[in-house]
Amino acid sequence: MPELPEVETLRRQLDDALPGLLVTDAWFSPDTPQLLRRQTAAEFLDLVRGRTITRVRRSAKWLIFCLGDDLALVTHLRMTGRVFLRRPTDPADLYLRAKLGLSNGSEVRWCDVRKFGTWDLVADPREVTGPVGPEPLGTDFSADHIMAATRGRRTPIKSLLLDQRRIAGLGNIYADEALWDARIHPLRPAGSITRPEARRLHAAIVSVLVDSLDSGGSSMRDYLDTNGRAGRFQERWSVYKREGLPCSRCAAPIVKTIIAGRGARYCPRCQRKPHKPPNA
DNA sequence: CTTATTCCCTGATTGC
DNA sequence: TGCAATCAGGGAATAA
Repeated sequence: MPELPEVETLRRQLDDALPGLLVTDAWFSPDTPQLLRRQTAAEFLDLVRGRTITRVRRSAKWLIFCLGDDLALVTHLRMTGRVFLRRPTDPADLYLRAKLGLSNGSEVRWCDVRKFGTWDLVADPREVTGPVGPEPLGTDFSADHIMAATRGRRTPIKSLLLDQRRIAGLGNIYADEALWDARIHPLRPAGSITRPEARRLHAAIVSVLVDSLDSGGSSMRDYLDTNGRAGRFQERWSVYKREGLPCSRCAAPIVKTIIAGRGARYCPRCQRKPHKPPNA
């Protein structure tokens, strides 16, 4: 699933290639009417044709194509979305759902097996993203922020890490990996996280995201970069998709449980269970 | 405001 | 071996 490192890898590649180019064409597959949510295909084309891509930004897992200061294409890959930079003569890509033609003859291809991805053309990206928490690799993310964001909350820390309003960009893979690194059980009530634990969690989140970015992200089944290349961080997962395999710290078998409808993997020895008060 | 659940979608995996 | 049921999890919508 594309999470922060994967979307940021795409953003960097797109921001290297696209600024200064004009949008010359747009095409949408009729089998994915839910992709473009705020316009018809014809309205979209009228609004973007001839506009210049000024930069490509990211907020949480949203990938944002800026078309000047007053218009932005805000996209989300959800689970199986892919963005490729191709030439029209390149071989076809599977599950192509939309295309943008560009003034240098290249094209942006949007592919998505499961059709969960979205495009929204708006003046201000926040109309689409809503409130988004601090970027974990930005300057306003800290152990203090984790303490403030968790106080008084009884939801499991794993669920809080997935809440984009609290911290931006984490998904199931990196939330599990960061909690393992910090030796915190995913079911721990968020409000019970201590300051030393918040420091460990802060360091773990930054570390796992930086390491994944350095590896070009994680490719399990669907993620590829704009050139169609896979990332390599899946080779370094400590818990994700490793249930039954030995923990690299203590050799205990990694276990999987369900938290808030999502799989959660952890080491039952390194990440101790929430404290249960004695009855009565 | 909070937290939990269901839904969307389809290929891969699991179970019988 | 086949075929149906289950799984995967982004965020939106809904419920309480």
